[in-house]
Amino acid sequence: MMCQLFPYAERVTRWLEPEQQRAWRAYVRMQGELNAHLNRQMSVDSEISMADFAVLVQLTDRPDGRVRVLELARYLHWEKSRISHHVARMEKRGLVRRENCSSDGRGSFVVLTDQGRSAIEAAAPSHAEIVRALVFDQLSDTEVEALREISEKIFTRLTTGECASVIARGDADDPVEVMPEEGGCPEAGAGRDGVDVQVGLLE
Amino acid sequence: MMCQLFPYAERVTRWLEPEQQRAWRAYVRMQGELNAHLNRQMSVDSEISMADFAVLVQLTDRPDGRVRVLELARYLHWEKSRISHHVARMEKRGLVRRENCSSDGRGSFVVLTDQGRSAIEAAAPSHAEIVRALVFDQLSDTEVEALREISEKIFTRLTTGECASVIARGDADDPVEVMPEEGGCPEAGAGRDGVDVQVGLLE
DNA sequence: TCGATTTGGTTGAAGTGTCATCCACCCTGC
DNA sequence: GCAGGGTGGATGACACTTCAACCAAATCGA
Repeated sequence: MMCQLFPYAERVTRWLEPEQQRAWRAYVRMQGELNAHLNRQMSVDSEISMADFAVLVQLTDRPDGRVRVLELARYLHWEKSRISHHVARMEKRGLVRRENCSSDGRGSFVVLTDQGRSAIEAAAPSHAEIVRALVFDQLSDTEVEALREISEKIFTRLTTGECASVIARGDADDPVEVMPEEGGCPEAGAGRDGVDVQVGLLE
Repeated sequence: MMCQLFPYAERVTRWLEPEQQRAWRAYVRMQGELNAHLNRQMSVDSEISMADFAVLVQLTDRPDGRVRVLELARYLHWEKSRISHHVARMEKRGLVRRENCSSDGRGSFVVLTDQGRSAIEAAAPSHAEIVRALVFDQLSDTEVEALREISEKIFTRLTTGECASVIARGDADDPVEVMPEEGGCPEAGAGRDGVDVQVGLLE
């Protein structure tokens, strides 16, 4: 049942074991549904999307509420064109604004606006509630730990070696520092004025 | 830190515990990167996308290579308009074709074409290899089991009770049968002529 | 039998992500 | 000082997703 011949000549494909197959199906389904759910919830009871949220989180996490565009891309593991388009849309809605970088004529900053700040402040609490209700209320402590370890293992595999994608590398050459370990962002989780948006809650 | 009153006035948000926060960040990151990676891989070394793949898997899984449109939507947990648009694009590329349903004048079938069959046959092996390499080669047996259980718990939460979304319910009223348990599709995994595309490999 | 409702499915518009391309600026070597 | 390459970022085209509206066939109720 496990080995079979394949298209042409005698290529043998390594299919998944039944156990793996079941786990994979379960994971894929859950992940798709969870994403859809979080997106819907966010756009229903706030004025921003998950993507907006992710960007805003990064911004509120900086003391000065401003980031260089590509730095943002690297943190979020987004393509630079994605950031560019997305920031443009957010700018149109007044959530952020762009500013030129004086030290580097090519560069530009994405800057949090007041409106952006209130948008994320409004969105964060219910998002956190939902994540907790949908995910963590279902899991034991051991499972939470397992989830983290499994995720980290896979993520590591994805971002090291020949496998690391262009995006992961963010156009740069050095393997991006991927998990700003404890203290990576001082006061992690606590933004400016007591706003706690739980950095990285999403994407 | 844990107890709190509700809305406005002195609303205190139940943020995540540090451990949960870490797990969540890790999961979100992994999942985003993994999706991106699988999509890229699929579109690079085959002529179809992950979405196409998901549709084709369902089709190859039926003895006659045909499904009613909404049934497809329910299996994939997609919105009906998504299916409709997507099938239209796939039809344009010759991967499937539509046929009218004689027993129900409103209905229509999506039917696998030869070209569709060869497309998925060509795509499946390397997809399976990638999934195995990126995910399962990183995990112990216990972790695989944990992944499945965690996923199932969350998925169950997502698709039961008040939480079940319109999509999950697929416009119908009865809670869709969600995991065609063993034997749900006889000869599960083995398509027509010995084509084994590992049903449900994605989405 | 006929109107109201539900169901299966399509359509169009608007938001989003990806790819390829492009431009302006920086940096290096000569 | 300047030619060439690398980097930061924007842009346009295209594929994909969602939402809302729509339509026609089926079903239900009186």
